Amino acid sequence: MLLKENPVSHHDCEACPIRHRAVCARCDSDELELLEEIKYYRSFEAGQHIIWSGDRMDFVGSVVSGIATLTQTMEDGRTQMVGLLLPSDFVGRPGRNGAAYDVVATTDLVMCCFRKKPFEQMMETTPHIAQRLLQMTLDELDAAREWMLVLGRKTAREKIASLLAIIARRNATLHMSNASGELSFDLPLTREAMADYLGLTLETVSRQVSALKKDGVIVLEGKRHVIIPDLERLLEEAGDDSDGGVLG
Amino acid sequence: MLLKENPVSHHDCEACPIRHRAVCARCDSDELELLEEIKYYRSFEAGQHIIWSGDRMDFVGSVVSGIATLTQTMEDGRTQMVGLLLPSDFVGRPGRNGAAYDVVATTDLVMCCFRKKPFEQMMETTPHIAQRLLQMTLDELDAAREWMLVLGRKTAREKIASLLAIIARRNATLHMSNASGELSFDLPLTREAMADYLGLTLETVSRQVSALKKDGVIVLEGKRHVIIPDLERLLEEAGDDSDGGVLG
DNA sequence: TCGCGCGATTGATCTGGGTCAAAGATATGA
DNA sequence: TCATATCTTTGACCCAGATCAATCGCGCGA
Repeated sequence: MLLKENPVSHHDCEACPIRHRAVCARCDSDELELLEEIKYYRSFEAGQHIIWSGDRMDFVGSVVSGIATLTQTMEDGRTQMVGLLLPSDFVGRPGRNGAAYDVVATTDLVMCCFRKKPFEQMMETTPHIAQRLLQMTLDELDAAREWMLVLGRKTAREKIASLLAIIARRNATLHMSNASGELSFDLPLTREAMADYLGLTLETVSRQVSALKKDGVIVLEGKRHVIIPDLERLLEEAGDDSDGGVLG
Repeated sequence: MLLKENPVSHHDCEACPIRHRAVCARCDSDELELLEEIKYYRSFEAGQHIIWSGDRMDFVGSVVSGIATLTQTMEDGRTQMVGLLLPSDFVGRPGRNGAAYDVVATTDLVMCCFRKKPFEQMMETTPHIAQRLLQMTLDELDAAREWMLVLGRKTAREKIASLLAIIARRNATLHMSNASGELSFDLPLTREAMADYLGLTLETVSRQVSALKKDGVIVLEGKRHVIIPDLERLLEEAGDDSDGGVLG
């Protein structure tokens, strides 16, 4: 509704900031040319609904910049966030017409959209796209399962610490900074959004954030800027294995 | 350890009970022949660990018969089930060497395993496999996200009803029975396993099952056989949209 | 047939986080 | 500058589900 065409509509894929992380990561220049023909950019303002659950979807796409949330809502209003979309994350599901979740921009956001039909055809003919999408989907499945542990078994304090750790880590990889020592980032979520992510109330989120601050696990500059003096400490609070070692 | 070679080791793929639902669903007969060369069957007894989290994986595969659970465990012993594997479900992750979760057989179980390396090579050359796997992974991601809503926002009673509804539904599609009217099935999980799935204690599970029984939402024959006199009623108790309508 | 063991049930009590309510910060715009 | 709105914090109290503790009941092997 309030969408506006983006000034960089004909941005060159080769120069795209998410070129090597998005669904197109494995494509060669020929394949990129085909993609350019079916792509277009859309911009959204903070707070705007990008997709309504149940809506017919005529596009899929990638987040280029900004942050969005994927949420599910029950009839009585209880809502649960089921995904956090950062730059390079994929939106939409090939092979399905209806959207299953609400997608809401939490910051100003730019999406690189592909018309759904031709994108699905390309998936059949261009293995690089399906392969990359499979990889990304498997990663998301892992993230979702990690989140199930958080939701099902962690205490409120551990939940908050887990969320901060995840955001810190994703920010770190996004900005290529060193993942140890002091980290800091702007919290892209309100207390309410954090509560929806964690299966808590916003009051409990506020209390536990204050507690972590009081205990020196985090430092706040204003309400939104978070400094992590010691990542190890935060991970301990999150109840995560201290050695974040993963095989393979 | 206790594994034994299955008598039907050289079972014909064409006659396989999960032929049209598993990762090989889209393969044609030529492709099946290639798969036959890298496949082998393994049997497990109820209670046996199939995979330990952190183990090196040298195979991937499909559940042919029986039921297994995918669980995550914290150092202090808290565990959360993150997946329920029914016949035709895929096990393992191509492109990763270490297992991320424990996989445990809850009933006697038969798996159709593929040696990992050649399977990965086939994925590169045989789009039908990667395409089917993508489809299945997207379905699992949806299931995981639905589960996040259950874990994060539903009450104990709703959680139990949700679990029963999911098992009833999966059983119904598996056995091609009509999905309405009276349903019944054998609960493949102990109260403790149900608790691990739902983020509850086994006592709470027991109490809520008793409550649903007292209220006539379910009927129990023995401890494990469940009869659902009215699926609509159960779905209401689960807090699900009464019309299970999904677009596309 | 008995006794053992595991899973399930049931009861009593406790508590983490929810609920309700009231202020306190910031930002925005007239 | 003040009024309004949104987000956040903090306090008091409550309750759903956890915890601790018996007990039950059924299947199985000796």
